[in-house]
Amino acid sequence: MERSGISDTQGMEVRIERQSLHDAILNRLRDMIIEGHLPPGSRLNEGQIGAQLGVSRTPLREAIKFLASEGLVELVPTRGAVVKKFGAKEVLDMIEVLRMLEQHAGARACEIASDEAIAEIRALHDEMLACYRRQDRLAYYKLNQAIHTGIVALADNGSLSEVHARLQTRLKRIRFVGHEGPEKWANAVAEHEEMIAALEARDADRLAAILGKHLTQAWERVKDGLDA
Amino acid sequence: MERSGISDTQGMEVRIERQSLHDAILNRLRDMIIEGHLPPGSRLNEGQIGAQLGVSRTPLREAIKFLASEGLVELVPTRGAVVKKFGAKEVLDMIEVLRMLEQHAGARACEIASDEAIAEIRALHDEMLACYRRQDRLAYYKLNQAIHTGIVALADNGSLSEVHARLQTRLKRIRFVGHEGPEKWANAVAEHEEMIAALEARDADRLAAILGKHLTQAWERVKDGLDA
DNA sequence: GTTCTGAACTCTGTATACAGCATACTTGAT
DNA sequence: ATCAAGTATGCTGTATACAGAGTTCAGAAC
Repeated sequence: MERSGISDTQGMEVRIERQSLHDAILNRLRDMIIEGHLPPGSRLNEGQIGAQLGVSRTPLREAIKFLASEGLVELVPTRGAVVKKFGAKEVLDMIEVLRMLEQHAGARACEIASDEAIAEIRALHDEMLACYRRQDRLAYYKLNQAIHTGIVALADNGSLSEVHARLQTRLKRIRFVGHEGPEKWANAVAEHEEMIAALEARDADRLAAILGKHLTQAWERVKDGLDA
Repeated sequence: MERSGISDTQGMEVRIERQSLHDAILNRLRDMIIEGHLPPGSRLNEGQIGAQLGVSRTPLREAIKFLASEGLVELVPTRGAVVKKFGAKEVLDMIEVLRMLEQHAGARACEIASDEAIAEIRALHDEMLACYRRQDRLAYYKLNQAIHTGIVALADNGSLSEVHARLQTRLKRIRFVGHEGPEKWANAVAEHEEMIAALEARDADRLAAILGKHLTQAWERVKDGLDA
């Protein structure tokens, strides 16, 4: 893009700390995509991004390949990577799979989760409610994700959690845009309340129903603003 | 600069054709892992493999990162990549997810698949039967995979197909080892027969049942020979 | 004015070079 | 003989160099 990448304050210097550089770059890139800095369909300019992150093209390209396998970017033969663009059908498909996974996980969670583990989810939920009251959308959003991830984790199935996380990551960018109005937001909060209640009651059917409904609503919130 | 013609001690002549080198390396690596050339837990020596494939370390490393995101190898901080080792629980978890996906896909397929598409699956099945008769395990194995992939594809959900393929790939190596005896093999063939019948009858419940049973059997066939 | 062509520039794809860490090996002392 | 310490070696992680494909823009021809 023609945006002057390093324009901001002089200290735009990004210090990559001594965790794996690979992971650091990966997180940076994911953020850039999710937050819309790299809009869907745009090419990833290795030289520019590398300079911006203060690393050479080599580890950057490796991270990009990783993202490609994750499905966040697409590899185009002599043109490098472009940020993957999801059409309506694709998003709907992903949500359908997500529904399947969450419902299954929820049912399993009702069977095997410990009371303590459920209490932790409840704690996250309460925290999220606090964010809702003070209208802190970002924190709310993150806790929301954490709760869904947490419920899936209750099923104690690594593969299930992994697949769920992968799909959730792809949808993050979509959802990030979805700033629902006050009434819809309130609705989502109410759904969450019922979700936790069903979980605490270990009522698998009710939990599955509300999880399914919740995802349908999520779809309703984002489906406009997608092409095709 | 070296020519990419490689004569190797094992006679594994490798000639990379003019598709994307990236994809070519990827396929080679997957094969090496699935076929057990690179046993679980072993490190991937970039220098050696690169020489064997006739490519430098750069594109090879990129392919490895891709595989890491696919979950076939694991990245260990200063030790490179090691072939991922799946324990019994992990395999069981994957099979559980696979069951969920296939059953869902099967049900959906019964609703929306065209007669022609189902006929194509039937054709694959017949072909597989021929392989069974002449005891061609490898061809049987490949058609087997293709049939399951095909049934999932009938659901017309890209995300579902993708996730399924990913899990299937991971299990390939496990299943590759599983050389079941004649009676079990006959059993598996019978299950497939019933599977196709249920699909043609568009009997979602029966199809789900048999798909579930089939995967349970698959687990029975491979569960010994796994640690932990 | 339009279009074709070619040259310069940009960016990707691949190879090579280099530094740092980890492990194995050797050598010397107890 | 055992153990410790230093050294050598191998491999990974990162940067840089180079070649080729693609794109853009300008200039010439019509």
